[in-house]
Amino acid sequence: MIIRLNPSSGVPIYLQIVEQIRHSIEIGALVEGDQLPAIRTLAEELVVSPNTVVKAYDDLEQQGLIRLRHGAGAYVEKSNLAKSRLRRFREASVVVKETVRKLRSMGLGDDESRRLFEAEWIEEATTR
Amino acid sequence: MIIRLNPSSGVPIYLQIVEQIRHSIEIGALVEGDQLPAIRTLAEELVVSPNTVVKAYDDLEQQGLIRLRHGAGAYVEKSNLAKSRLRRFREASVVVKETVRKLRSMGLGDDESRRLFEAEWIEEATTR
DNA sequence: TACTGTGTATCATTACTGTGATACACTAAA
DNA sequence: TTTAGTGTATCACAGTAATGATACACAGTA
Repeated sequence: MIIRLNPSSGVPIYLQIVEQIRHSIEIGALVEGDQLPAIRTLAEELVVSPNTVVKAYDDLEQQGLIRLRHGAGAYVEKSNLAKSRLRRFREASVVVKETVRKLRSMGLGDDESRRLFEAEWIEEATTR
Repeated sequence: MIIRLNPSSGVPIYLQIVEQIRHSIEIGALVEGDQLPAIRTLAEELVVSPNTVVKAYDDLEQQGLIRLRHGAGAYVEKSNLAKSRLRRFREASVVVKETVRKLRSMGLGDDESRRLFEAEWIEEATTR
């Protein structure tokens, strides 16, 4: 389980954890039955308070993505995503990977790229 | 000045304002001398407290992007970005636009796409 | 049974975000 | 000079995020 926090993004830590685990499930890197890192373990890895990880896990359970078993650990629940959808996610991942590479070769930093995307989503949203 | 807030992103409102204005300057949509909306006006438009806009404007001034003139308004400062860089931003914008369109045609939502990008940036960061 | 690893619960504390209200100070134009 | 539009400065308040510490409860295994 590789999670990386971006302290400068302004996004709360617990949300970053939620989104990255959610993403791992969406692309099929985590499947039903997989055990997540123990709360204290992950907290230590990320150099973060255990309470913060608890909040993230609670959130994920609320979304029905994982299941917390008292004393036994946290486990990934059965995904309600169709296989075709998983496949599409992986295809999309390739597209994204290529775009990021291209942007970087153009000399753009991650923050600048991020703003470009955010702006584009806003554009589309207002146009639709 | 079109600013759109995303309440579900977890990013503080004042930061969203900062980033979107910064982006407008980066792509040349706002240039030196342009007047920004008045604090109260923008606050009203976004249905947000004036204090929040003040915080955003202060932040932008701190970054040297705008200049607050007491009683007279807020104005865009001279950009320290080379023209070639501005051009690259616009080229990049096209790339991004196309990618977003493609992702949407694949049936991905904005949140899902956002997670894909975030994940990709993290990948690259750990690989580099 | 005892031990270890795990989730659960609570508390106090600090910092940040955002609101709402109020008053003051400066600028530019009528 | 007056007025309307603007930035500046404070307060008090509520909600959330995050920390650090402590204790308890359950599960699985030796």
